[in-house]
Amino acid sequence: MAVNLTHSMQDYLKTIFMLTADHTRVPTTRIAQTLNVQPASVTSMIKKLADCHLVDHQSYHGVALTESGRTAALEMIRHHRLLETYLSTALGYDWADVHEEADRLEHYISEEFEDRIASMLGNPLYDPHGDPIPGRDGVLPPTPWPCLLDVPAPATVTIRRVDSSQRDALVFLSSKGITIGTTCTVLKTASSYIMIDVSSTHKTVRLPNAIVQRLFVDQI
Amino acid sequence: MAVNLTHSMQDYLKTIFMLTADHTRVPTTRIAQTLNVQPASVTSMIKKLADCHLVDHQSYHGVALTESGRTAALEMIRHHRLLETYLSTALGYDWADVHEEADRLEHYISEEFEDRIASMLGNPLYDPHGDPIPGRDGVLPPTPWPCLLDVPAPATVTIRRVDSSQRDALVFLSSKGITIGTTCTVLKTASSYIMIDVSSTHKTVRLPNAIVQRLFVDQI
DNA sequence: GCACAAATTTAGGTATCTCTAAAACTGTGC
DNA sequence: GCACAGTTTTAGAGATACCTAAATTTGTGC
Ligand SMILES: [Mn+2]
Ligand SMILES: [Mn+2]
Ligand SMILES: [Mn+2]
Ligand SMILES: [Mn+2]
Repeated sequence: MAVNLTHSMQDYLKTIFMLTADHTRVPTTRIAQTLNVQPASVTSMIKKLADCHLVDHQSYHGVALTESGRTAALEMIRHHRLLETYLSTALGYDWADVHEEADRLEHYISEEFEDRIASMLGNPLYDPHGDPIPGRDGVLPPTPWPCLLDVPAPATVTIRRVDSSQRDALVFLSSKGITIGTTCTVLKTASSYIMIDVSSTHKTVRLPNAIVQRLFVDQI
Repeated sequence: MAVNLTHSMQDYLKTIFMLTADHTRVPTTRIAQTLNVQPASVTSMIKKLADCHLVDHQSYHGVALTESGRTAALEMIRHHRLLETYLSTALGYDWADVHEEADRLEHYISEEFEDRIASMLGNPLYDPHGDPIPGRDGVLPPTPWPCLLDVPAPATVTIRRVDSSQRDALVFLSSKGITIGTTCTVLKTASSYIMIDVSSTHKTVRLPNAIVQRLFVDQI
């Protein structure tokens, strides 16, 4: 029903999509925490989204996206991840800085802009953090990589994806020469950290579990 | 006083800057026409801008920018024209399509984005329509070119600037192979049109006065 | 000077998105 | 079953940026 989504509606839809990756309903409070607003504000926005048939709201029992809500969320995620890729590849942004810029611009670029940066980038499937970029058709490329935490030493792996939600982790990793595509050898697995050898720098790096649990890898 | 300018405040400041190029005060109604809002809306926004010391408002006698209002307006114009240049040069937009996209994005790019596209473009002084791009210091490059309407035939000229306010004119000109930097020879000056030879295409084009008055040229 | 039309401002209202405080609901623990 | 803590919704209000309609002011034409 609703054709024009406001900046806020788009942010709510994107957040609900992220929080329902496990296919369950998401409670009001989770959305409030994620968006840094009060639960009462979430309730009123949810009501608005439900009126537009973008979410299914069962009072006191959380919310889930409808098909059209999911489509709108994926459209925004496509904008976000294409922008992150473009900022990184074409404008030389650090992978720790792309999120903030993309999170604003995603709401304001046109479909023409989207198409142009996508084709300029060769229609990429993954963003600078290895997150999958939905196609124009809303299909998400696969992300089959296991967490590095679950890979026993010794092993040689290629970094495919990093949980980008903690800026500190991104800064730490790039300072050690570790990014998407980097190949490493796991030398030792301890209970609170692992030791790896970064093949491009030939340096040995100690990765605390807080970092290891954020890395997803291809085993080779 | 005001540190954070809203999208709307920025649009009003930009508009007031444009409408006071002649260094006079601008009346409420002109601003209302330009921004497609009601005069009453202009009055209340002007009040807000005056509270922030961005404009000088004398009740019933129009408005002018203060020094800090002018600085804010130029900052927005720099964003706009850098974006137009970037969209045109880096993303292949037609010069008729850059305005709409830039007019939205100008409010949402960061200073880092501004700096990166500026240096990527080699710190350009003019946008795709020949409009001057203010420097980070707020200085506008010169635009000394006379209107083609005032150049008597015969003459050979280079197009330096186009009044980009009418999209139709931009579409017409590019369809004839005429853009910034194009060299033409004025063959004949009539009262309602001129005939020119476009050197790059070796074609003769009839330009109605409605177009001629929008072109500014270097005489060679 | 003064009437009068045009421009401008004031007054009051709508829509969006947020907040705080109070009320209502839910489900667990006994 | 029922109290009670935690969650969620409702109620009411503030900020922003518009609107329409009703004053108010201005300056020109006589
Ligand atoms: Mn966002
Ligand atoms: Mn990302
Ligand atoms: Mn604008
Ligand atoms: Mn321009």
